[in-house]
Amino acid sequence: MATGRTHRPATRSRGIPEATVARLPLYLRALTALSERSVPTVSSEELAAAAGVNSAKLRKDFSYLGSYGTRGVGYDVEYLVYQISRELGLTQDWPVVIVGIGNLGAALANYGGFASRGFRVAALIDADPAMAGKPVAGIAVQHTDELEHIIESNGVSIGVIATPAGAAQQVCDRLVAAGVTSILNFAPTVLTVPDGVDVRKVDLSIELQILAFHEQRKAGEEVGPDSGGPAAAARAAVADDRKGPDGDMPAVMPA
Amino acid sequence: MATGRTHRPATRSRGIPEATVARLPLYLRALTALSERSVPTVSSEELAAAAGVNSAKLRKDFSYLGSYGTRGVGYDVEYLVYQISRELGLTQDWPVVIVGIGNLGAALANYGGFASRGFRVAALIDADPAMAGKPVAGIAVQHTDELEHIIESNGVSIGVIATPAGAAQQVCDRLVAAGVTSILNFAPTVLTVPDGVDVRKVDLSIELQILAFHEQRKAGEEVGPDSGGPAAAARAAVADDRKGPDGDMPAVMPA
DNA sequence: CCATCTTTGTGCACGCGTTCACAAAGACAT
DNA sequence: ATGTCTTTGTGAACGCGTGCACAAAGATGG
Repeated sequence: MATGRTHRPATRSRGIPEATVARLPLYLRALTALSERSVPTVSSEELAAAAGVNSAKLRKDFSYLGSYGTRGVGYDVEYLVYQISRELGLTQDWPVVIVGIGNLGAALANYGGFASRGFRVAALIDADPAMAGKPVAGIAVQHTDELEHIIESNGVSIGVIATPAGAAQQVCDRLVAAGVTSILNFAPTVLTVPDGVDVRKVDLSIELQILAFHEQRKAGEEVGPDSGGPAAAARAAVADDRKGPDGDMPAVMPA
Repeated sequence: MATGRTHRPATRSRGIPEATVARLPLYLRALTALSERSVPTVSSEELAAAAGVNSAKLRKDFSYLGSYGTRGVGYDVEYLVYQISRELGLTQDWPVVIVGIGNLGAALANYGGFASRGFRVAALIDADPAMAGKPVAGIAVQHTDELEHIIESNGVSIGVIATPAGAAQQVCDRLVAAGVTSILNFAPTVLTVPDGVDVRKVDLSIELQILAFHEQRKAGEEVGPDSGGPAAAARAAVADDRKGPDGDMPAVMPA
């Protein structure tokens, strides 16, 4: 998982637990794969294995959506694909804007998995005037000045921020002011948003640090628990003495 | 957050809860920013605000690490930076390999936030022979054939998978066999790994779907609860009829 | 040295999420 | 039609994580 959700401190929207919502896309992916192999039905056991979860958990998750299974048989793959898609809101089209067309922004723009899930890249936006007009993934990059116009005329409600950390909050404010109510943030900053706006954060740096923690633990403390001492502390402190808190860039952009 | 953790079903390593570990990098980032502004001490209240969490939660998190604060004053910024860095294992150097140098792999390779956190890109690996030798982010891409050699000679224990979904499990197996024990997976697949290996998954597609769910809910069911009906189901099913389950690419690569 | 004031560290209660285990439901064979 | 067998759907127990609220600790001023 990238990183945790912001806001919405466990708002169980209409009885469907957050934890369940987070797993639905996982089930959907597994079901789509089965659908392509023309598998008509799956048991909770099989599907759970494919999705990498516990079968009891899966059944309980589905029970929040309704009773879509047949006892003694399992679940109808196609029907379940539809039900989950509908529940997630993927049967409608979601125009999305990507702000900050650096290395990461470009990678996102090129991602083919958007369309198949109901997402459509409505526009690419960058603050660099030199980028304006340049085609990325077949779409001409537009300047930040046009942000509000683009959002409003396309009815965009989901925005992706892939700018440097310094620009993220400002971009966020403009997105929200223009009508965006869901934001996927790749910049290493805590975004402040008004109530009613959802923010999800993806941060590679954090993921790696969590892995490092477990890795260190697995290494079995070969080096003493206080290895390095103050010297290491100084090194750690100095290492960051170059630019912003985190290189000032999203966890995936060039320095 | 990107997506959830795999394996390690809440293994509270040495008494530090997983949830706390996941927040430590957040605190570290906020503290680093304060350190650069030469702020000597912070209260739990201030730091919590900067990190976007509850102050009680922050204090409890820190209490797992020990008593590093001074009542009536707060926490010493430099000292806390060091303690958290040490706890996360960031005072040592972590060589990392990135496998799959597509759009995303290149973006990751260019990310400057690695070095400042103790991570070092030891090698870039790609299966395409045409890529071999090409410099990306100043590092020459190496062919997959050399994977085992690279891992072993550099003592790499953390691997990043940014390959298409179809290749991910195979790459994963090879990484693990060569000695990698922590994997950050960007490919849209459930990886199977032996016990003792940690996998974390980052998946943009899933993040967007979760946002879409909340967005739909916020939209207030303007369209009827059964909008679209079977037609939409058919559309959803057909839309995916192009390639792999998810375009067969990591949530951030070009199609 | 004492009083006051700030801020930490934590005991406790509550709620969400996970898991077990089983009864109910239905398919399928005879 | 009846019995058997498979698999779902869920009640209940448990454990983790969160947040409140407060006592203890220490700084600071007189």
